Amino acid sequence: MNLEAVAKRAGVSTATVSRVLNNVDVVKSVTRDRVMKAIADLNYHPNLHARSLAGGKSRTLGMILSNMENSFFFDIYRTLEAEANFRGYDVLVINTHYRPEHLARGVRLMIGRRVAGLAVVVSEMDDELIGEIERSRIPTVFYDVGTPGPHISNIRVHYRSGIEQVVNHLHGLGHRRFGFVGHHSALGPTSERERAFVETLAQYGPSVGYATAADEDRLDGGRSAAQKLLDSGFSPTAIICVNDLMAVGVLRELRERKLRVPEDVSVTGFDNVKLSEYCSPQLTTLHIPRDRIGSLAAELLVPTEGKSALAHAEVTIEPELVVRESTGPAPS
Amino acid sequence: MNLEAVAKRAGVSTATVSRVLNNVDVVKSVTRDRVMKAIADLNYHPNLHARSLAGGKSRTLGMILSNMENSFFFDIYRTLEAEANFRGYDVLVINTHYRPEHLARGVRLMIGRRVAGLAVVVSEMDDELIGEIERSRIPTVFYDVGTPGPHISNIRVHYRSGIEQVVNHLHGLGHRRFGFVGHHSALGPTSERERAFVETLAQYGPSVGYATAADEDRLDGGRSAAQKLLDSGFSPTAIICVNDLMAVGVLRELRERKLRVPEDVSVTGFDNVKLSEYCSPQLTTLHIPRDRIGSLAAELLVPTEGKSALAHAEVTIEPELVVRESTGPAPS
DNA sequence: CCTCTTTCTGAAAGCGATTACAAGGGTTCA
DNA sequence: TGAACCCTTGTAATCGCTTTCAGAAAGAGG
Repeated sequence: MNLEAVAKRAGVSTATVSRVLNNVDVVKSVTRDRVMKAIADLNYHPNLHARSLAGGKSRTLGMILSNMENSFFFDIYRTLEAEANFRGYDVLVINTHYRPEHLARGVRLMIGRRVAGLAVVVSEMDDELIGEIERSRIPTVFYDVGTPGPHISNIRVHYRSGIEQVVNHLHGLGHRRFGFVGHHSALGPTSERERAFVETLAQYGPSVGYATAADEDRLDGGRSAAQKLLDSGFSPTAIICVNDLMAVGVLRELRERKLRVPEDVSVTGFDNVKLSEYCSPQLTTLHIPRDRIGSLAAELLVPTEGKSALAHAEVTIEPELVVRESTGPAPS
Repeated sequence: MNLEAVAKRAGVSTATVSRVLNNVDVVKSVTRDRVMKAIADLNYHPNLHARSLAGGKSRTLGMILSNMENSFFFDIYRTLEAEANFRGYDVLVINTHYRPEHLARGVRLMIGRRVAGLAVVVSEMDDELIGEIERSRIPTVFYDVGTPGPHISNIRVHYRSGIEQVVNHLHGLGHRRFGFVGHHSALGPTSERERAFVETLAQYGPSVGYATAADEDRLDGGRSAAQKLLDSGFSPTAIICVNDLMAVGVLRELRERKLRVPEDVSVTGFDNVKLSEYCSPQLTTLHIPRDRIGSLAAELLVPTEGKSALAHAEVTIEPELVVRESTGPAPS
């Protein structure tokens, strides 16, 4: 079932059918109708591979993210997709599940598909792969990783500032023993968050102590990280989590242990995902404007009228502390 | 950057490069090395469009789902993808956000990409579109919608049974005034769930009453549906939700109104998503084996050694009641 | 009725791979 | 030494579409 079959049935050439399909408006309307009828009759669907091969362009954006289960990523994807659709593009998502081999596969898939632009929102990323993307010349937006380059834009979050806000908030409430719950991710932002955490605490001198634990970026992971933390003997009065999803996992573990939040232990999240308002108690967290990130990415990737896809830009986003129910004065 | 460039640099023909890329093992190893080097030097990535055009096959599965934000869908996707990868396929996801136009676009995209198989897990679906898929000859698995056909398989959930279990459970606890929270979805399973709900209640005679409310399939939607329900004057002692996500939204609204769950109001979910264990109180819900659905779909779609993709099969899944904390005796 | 534009349509050359078929170069063996 | 093979590599057709360029059809004007 191809163009030729349609052409034959409509009694025209393949060129004309192609023009009809692409809304090139030079086709006489009677011819167009005939072609449309043939298309419908044959239940014809153009082969998109052939199309983008012949056309050379793809009107498809790629997006690679770590974990669609965490609505932080989903929210970015959602707005990116909406913006892309609005501009006549569609988007291809790939989930790495934080696995480097999936990331590499994903990148190659995207390059192989010759996407018109690529958004990479992952926490694991080695330099070799960044180089590969860079050499592919595909306009790319990295979130939180990667170095700026000719076709590359960067959107970063000022984590340190976020962590400082949350630590200051808690320290002000009298907390001195902190726990940090992160997820596995050898390098990059997570450890940056952890580093920021450790260094910020250091400013308060020896009177404050801390412990850390890591697990997978899931509800279960948050829970089991909390278990490790609490079973370690060190008993924190405040637990700072790398994101809201894991924080909700932590909340559950505390509930099971009959530890009250925030009376016995304070808990904080990061991202300000919807769930953080729906859990009980509602999470104190840091707001990251995911819709802004998504639409920014779309803007950078899709050539707006006239100008081609924006070369490189760098944007840094400042997290905002949102205080809710999960933090309170340290127990005396 | 194409095969020819690589071929030239390696001093061989495009055929040989292609053979190297496809692991056809007739290539002499010294030649292979030369080619590999050229590939690396040039940062060459094969054009997948050209490849699948020439090859005729695609080793890509498509999946269309309503709402990736609801982890019910995500969980199915996750296992489908894992199984597909295992078999050497990758999967393309499309999110319809419950919008018929997105569904239609998605279906056409999948057909246009000539996916090797298609899994459709959505609650909105008109017959015309089903026909379109059917005529495309692409092996397809529908979840909960669609009629069996030559290339079509169906996986269904026995909703009525699920609803009956939950209603019986609640009725046994003394509840007589029920609320039902669903999401918008003109036809299909949702309304089937609602119908099942209404008809099941009818069996108990006039002593039981009910009201329904619908909103979007999100935490917010659950909350605002609960608002409508509670503001309507009818005050249910039990609220049955179409799924866990919305149920968590309902829990929040009840909490805001200082209604205790389950002392004042009982709440149930559907799906037994991870979140249902992590919210407070933990949800009584119906378990749907999403991993089984995902791997079943993969099995049906990917031609296993020898046999081609399974023609048509029909599987019905029985939900299982999981009683947790959110249901209890009706207030007296 | 004929010529000149203006529209519309068709023929054919790619796009970048795969793959059937053919051919070249070594070995082996009589 | 030459025939018969095997192993490797190359040639060229093909996949289904887009697009340029040129030619046919249709109006316009005299």
